Amino acid sequence: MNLPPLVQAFVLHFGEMGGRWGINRTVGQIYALLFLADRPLNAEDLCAALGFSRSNVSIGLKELQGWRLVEMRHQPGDRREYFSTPDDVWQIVRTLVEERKKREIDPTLSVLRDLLMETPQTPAEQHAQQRMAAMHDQIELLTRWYADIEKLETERLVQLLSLGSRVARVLDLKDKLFVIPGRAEKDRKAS
Amino acid sequence: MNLPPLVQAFVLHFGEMGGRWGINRTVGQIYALLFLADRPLNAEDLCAALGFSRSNVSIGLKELQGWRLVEMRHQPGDRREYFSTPDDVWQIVRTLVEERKKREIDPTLSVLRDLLMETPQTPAEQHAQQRMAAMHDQIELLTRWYADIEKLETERLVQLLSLGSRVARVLDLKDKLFVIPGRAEKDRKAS
DNA sequence: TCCGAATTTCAGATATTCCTGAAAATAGGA
DNA sequence: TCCTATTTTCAGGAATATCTGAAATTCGGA
Repeated sequence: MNLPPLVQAFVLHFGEMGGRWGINRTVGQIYALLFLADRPLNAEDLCAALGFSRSNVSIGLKELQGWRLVEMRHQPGDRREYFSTPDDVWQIVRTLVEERKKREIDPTLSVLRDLLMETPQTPAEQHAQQRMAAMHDQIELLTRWYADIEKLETERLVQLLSLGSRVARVLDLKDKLFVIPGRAEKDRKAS
Repeated sequence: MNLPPLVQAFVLHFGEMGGRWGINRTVGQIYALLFLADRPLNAEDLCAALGFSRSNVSIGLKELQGWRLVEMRHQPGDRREYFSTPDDVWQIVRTLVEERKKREIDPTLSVLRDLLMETPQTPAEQHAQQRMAAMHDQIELLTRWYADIEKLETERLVQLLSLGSRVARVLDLKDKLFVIPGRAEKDRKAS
């Protein structure tokens, strides 16, 4: 590996973290290098830069394409495939969340739905099903929330994130503006 | 494995998903069983129910304790250790997010901070550092947002999640109530 | 159509993770 | 203190994942 020190440090770190992130060292390093590169790279570039075999790089790139984390292009007059990551880091996060949801959450949601259709035969099963219902409802709420938030333009999203928990004050504001009789007092007690 | 059908299906699913979630089959199944159980279980219970060796269960429980996903208790007049998961699914999610952040994000944030202190020596390094800055700033924004949101009481959090992107209207509302001259018109155009 | 550069596939070598049974360590009660 | 039920550690076997080099395949251009 013969890379500028800054790049090398980042690439090595991503390689090490790969394991924790559910990708392997190769895939982590390839992604890191593409993320930092100021131009699209081809497979040969990656082999040379990272010291992996050609086949390893090929498989790694396939996996990254499976995650939709890299884009493939062709350069005019060059048959080789060139790869790059999106410039927009928010686009990257959106993709990452979608893919992780698809792989790590959706299958469980599907199983939960199936099992909640069953009729429990014993008190133990009944309790188990209640726990599943709690998990199911929570995942639904969280994924609905994300599906909704995800539609916002990036600029607006950043605004909202910057507000943090201060958005919660809106709830107070709303309560004060549109007072529901009999509810206001309860809320006041609670806070 | 001799469990009620509903419980068994859930446990097996968690075992299979374990790999994707960064835990292994054993750990996934142990967690699933504890989550569904209507009483704390001891290691022997888990061995019998899941068919794993005693040592495997011991290691699995240690790992789950490392994730702070299971609680250990003692029952009066019984020397054995009993394990359970919190009843509150929101507490579980909070723990999960904290731990994943600690393992999967914080180390990268730390590396990014270090590398952003360096002075780039070439145009390529300068570009790489800009990419790192973008990633750093985004992670900071997201983690700050979560650290802030995390403080909300669960009830309030659920309220906020239920609102979804409708909270964004607050930004409009705020703009309308507290008009910043020269800004209002720009916003109106944008929407 | 054919050529050859580029990519993919695949068998097998290497490394890592997972799991068990046996032995060692720990800790509550006599 | 000692006894023993319980937990933990650990060496090594089994299973899985990673990586390579060589062979097969693909595909754009002559």
